[in-house]
Amino acid sequence: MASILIADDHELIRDTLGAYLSGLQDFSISTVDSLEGAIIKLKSSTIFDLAIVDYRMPGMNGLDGFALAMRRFPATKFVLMSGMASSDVALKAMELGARGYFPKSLSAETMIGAIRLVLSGDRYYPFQLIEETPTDEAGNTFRNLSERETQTLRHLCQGKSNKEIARELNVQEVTIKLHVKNMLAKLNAKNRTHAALIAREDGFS
Amino acid sequence: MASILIADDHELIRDTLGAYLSGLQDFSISTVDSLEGAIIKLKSSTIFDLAIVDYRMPGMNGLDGFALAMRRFPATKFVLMSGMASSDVALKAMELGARGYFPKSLSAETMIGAIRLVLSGDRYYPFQLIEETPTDEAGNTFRNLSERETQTLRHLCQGKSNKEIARELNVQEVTIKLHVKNMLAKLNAKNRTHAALIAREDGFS
DNA sequence: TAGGTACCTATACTTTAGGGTATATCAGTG
DNA sequence: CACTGATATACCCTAAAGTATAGGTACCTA
Repeated sequence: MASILIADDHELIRDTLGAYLSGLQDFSISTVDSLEGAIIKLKSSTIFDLAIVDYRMPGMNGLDGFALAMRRFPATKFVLMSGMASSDVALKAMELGARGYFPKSLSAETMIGAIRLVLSGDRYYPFQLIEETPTDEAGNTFRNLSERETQTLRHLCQGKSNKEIARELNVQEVTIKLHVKNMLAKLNAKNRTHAALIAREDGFS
Repeated sequence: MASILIADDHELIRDTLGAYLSGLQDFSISTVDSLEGAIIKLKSSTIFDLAIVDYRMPGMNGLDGFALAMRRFPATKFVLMSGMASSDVALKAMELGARGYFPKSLSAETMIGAIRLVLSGDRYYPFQLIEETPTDEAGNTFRNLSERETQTLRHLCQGKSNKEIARELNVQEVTIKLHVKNMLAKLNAKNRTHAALIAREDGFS
């Protein structure tokens, strides 16, 4: 019999998720509506195996409250739950020691599997977030680049010389030099190495 | 009732895993000892929900056989199982469309969770492989570097020129050129940009 | 139709990068 | 002591990178 604490300020979610979990599996469920409430519950006599904590909730203050609670109750496995699947917050939470990240887009069945996984000692991280295309933010930095400049940068990121790039794009080397120069200006890079580093950093191709 | 096919050339694993799964959950289990055997089974009347396929097995030929089987039987969810948890093969398999990767180091309980996850439509990828520290291999590549070469590389990874690096290390530019040249050879890099990319790739600070 | 933008090429030039060879000091080691 | 490896410098040279300026095509839009 695993005891689970659900902390979410939306009553609907608290109730439905709680009812679903306690009905289907051998789970003992408690629910609270804030981080403070969670801490009070966790301090009580019951030792919770798992705490499912919503990201946007009174007292959380970003991930600070979450990290605090984790440090304070190391015997309980903490999972962060969130409405939007943002890999940024998710990864940070995992680095802080969360045992899992549940986007609310998970199906109920999948969540059961994920909960079992976490209770067994493993960690759960949605695979979609691993291969997430960073086109969103990358686009902001790189969308100023023209088509040719983008291609040039792509080759640059393989450590190729201007001559090699020129051959592959079927233009003269001088043309590539021009593209490189303009690209450096747009990326605020000091030189080609710097540009390649910036590109990699921001998840360019 | 989910039907699962286990393909592994080790009889022990086949039998114990099969018995464990069929005993604990509402699973119908079939086992085979090769990829050929798996394909014959999959062609039969039964539609398998899940196929757990060992990486090292007759007919696999790396991931080729696995990819082939997946393309041929799109209705079945394929999971790759392997003795060693190599993130390289694992990621490639996932990119090819595998629904999960099971290192044999998984606990039985965890595997149940993972199987449920996959059957529910999600994908399973061990979290350890995500944050795998590349320090092991990185050390192998970079420990050949001398102290000065290491420092040079560190500055290189900030896109600095030889002249700048020389100033910061209080030596002549020619000396830095020497370090860069030797370093390129040790890292098998074509040029400084390539070296910086390699260093970043392998987690060199 | 004029102006803007991306693209390609050319010439000319300066700076940076990279390779080769040689020399010298210093520390640790068989 | 002689050998080795790391460090440092020098000189020489070629190749690659980067800057500047200019001229041309094409396409799109106000």
